[in-house]
Amino acid sequence: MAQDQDRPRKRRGAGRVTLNQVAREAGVSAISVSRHFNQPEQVSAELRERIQAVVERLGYVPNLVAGGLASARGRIVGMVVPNISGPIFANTIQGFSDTLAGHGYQLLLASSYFSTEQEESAVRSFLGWSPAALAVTSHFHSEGTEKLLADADIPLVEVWDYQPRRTPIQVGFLHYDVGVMSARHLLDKGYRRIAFVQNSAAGDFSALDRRDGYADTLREAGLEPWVFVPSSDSAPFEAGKQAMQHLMKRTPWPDAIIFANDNLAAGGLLAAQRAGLRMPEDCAVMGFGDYAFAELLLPSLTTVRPPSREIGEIAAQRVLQSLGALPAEQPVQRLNRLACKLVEREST
Amino acid sequence: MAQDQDRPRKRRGAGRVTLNQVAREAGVSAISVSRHFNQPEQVSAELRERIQAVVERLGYVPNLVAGGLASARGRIVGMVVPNISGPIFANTIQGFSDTLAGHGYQLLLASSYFSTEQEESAVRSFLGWSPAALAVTSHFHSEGTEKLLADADIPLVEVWDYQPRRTPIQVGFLHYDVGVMSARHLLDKGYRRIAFVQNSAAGDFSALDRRDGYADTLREAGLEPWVFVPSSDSAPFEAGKQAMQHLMKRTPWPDAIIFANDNLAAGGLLAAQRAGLRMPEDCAVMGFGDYAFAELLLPSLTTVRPPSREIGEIAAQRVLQSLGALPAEQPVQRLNRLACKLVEREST
DNA sequence: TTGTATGCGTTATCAT
DNA sequence: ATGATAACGCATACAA
Repeated sequence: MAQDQDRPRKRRGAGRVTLNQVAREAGVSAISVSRHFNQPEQVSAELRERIQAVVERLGYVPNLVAGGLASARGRIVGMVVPNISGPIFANTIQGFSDTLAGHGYQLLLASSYFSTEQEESAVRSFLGWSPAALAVTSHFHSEGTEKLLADADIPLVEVWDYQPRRTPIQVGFLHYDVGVMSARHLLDKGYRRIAFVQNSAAGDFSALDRRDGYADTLREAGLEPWVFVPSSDSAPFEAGKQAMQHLMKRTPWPDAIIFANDNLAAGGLLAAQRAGLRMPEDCAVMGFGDYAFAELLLPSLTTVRPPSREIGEIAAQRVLQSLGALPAEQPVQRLNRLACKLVEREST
Repeated sequence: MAQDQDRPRKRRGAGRVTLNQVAREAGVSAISVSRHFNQPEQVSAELRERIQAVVERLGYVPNLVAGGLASARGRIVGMVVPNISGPIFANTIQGFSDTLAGHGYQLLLASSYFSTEQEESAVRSFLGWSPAALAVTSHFHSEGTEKLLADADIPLVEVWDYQPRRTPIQVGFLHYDVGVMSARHLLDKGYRRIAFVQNSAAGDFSALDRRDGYADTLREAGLEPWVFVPSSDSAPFEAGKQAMQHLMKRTPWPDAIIFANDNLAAGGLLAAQRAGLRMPEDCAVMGFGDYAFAELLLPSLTTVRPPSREIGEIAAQRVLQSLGALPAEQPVQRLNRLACKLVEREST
């Protein structure tokens, strides 16, 4: 007890100001200082003022680690995405992070590079931090991940896809529908020999759903699907170029091509121009993603815009509702199917 | 003691498997299980095998929160950037995160939107997690932030800038030099009426350093700097367009323009083309950033490529070295000045 | 509205 | 190489 009156011995603690020191200085009990931060409405104005003064004078920063241990739930949320820097997920991360930060939650972030092992490893580490909730991308996980998540017993969100039959909260859209929408757009414009170019990145299963939507739509129209697969893991622009060169050598060549994403489409567009083709007269081109450059290309690129940022924001809202940090309408809405927008430009 | 033999009471703990349970099942002491994870070389092969079997059977996940509290340092590193989704910082975040993850550290991320208040708020929250280290962007901080960081007594990195006189580890480049490099490039090509277009985003102080480098270089060459400032906080493409329209009305108009970044440059390029100008014959254009679309524009855009990903990687390495998680050459290298690359394309 | 006693799950320290 | 014990700083449960 006598020792406790002194500055903490610097051997373990980093010598930081603690809640107890604040309490002593303010002449109140520790729990009152705790309440001052977590349930301020339960503390009288007078006490709060006294406490706040000491907090500022001492530069006290609450130790969230200790709080997390005591309460078994930290104000921290983990998110695993395939990558951070690509044009696809960045906005989702931003929306997720911003919405969380607005309510005092912090974001723990990791990327999987479309590898389920890396995802599992990230989820495992995250769980060690007792996160309040977890968000992962789509529904392709290893068994280990599924088990970890099932045992964790915290709110779980899957973003960028929409699988009503799965238990986690879903915030995304049906990639299959994007394929349908793209194919319909081209059919409506009168194109008939419509090809689809897959993604060169292995592991992008969502792109295969889009392909299936395209293929079914063509068959329904009495047309034969025509799928080109670039060599595995070639760089996006290159893969697009490769696809375009291959397809335009066929007789007859396609009169329209749907690329798995805008990067591939841009590569294809440039290759065609260098070969002296006029787009869209000689061949129409569509992408997916509405990356920043889509409107800057010549011709500007027709594409489908996913609700990237919105996905992140809504995912965060559902998390916050599950945690009671946000008013929830009855049970938290588990199925959140958002709309993609077809952005028609010059390339079709 | 008798209670402790049972499953933990579910009132507080989330009912997760604990280190003690593993220890009991394996017939060893708790500390041995702890060592199995943190200093495996200090545990005999026999014990490790026994422990590992139990860990897997029970699905034990170490509680990093408890560990963090006990050891006063969590394997977590905070990073604050102006934004996550922009083309600028995304690669730095990715490089930082990947390098850290490779050594068992997790990334806590927040964005400041160029606001020093938001940065301070993020730093404060991060510190509550006893991070092993912290990374912030450039050297423009509030006083509060400076104080928090100074008191924190953990490795601190400033990325995306290079200020030798500051105490934190610096990983970045001299924006002033980029301005010099850009201006020299244009002077060498024979351009003489060279204008500079500032960023429309307030708070981007680094862009002002680039402008200063440009201005000094022009003066040294006996030429007058010519700076255009777009209306504040207009969208990047719009700001570029606005600048181009304004500048090309002047007589004589500039024969070359340096834009504060590639977004502005793209907006300017498109506006000029719509006005029927031929680039670079009528006016050369340069940007900064080497965004993905730079090589896709027609004409493709000459620009300066910052070492974005490298900055993140080296920052992480310096952090890991400071923490002893990576072999360090003598004291950790505090000043890390990286090179930008001028990428010459068709627009100049 | 305020306070007291206790334990969260791990690691540092000291011992063997 | 392995173990016993005592923190780490806070929030829960209960009491006043």
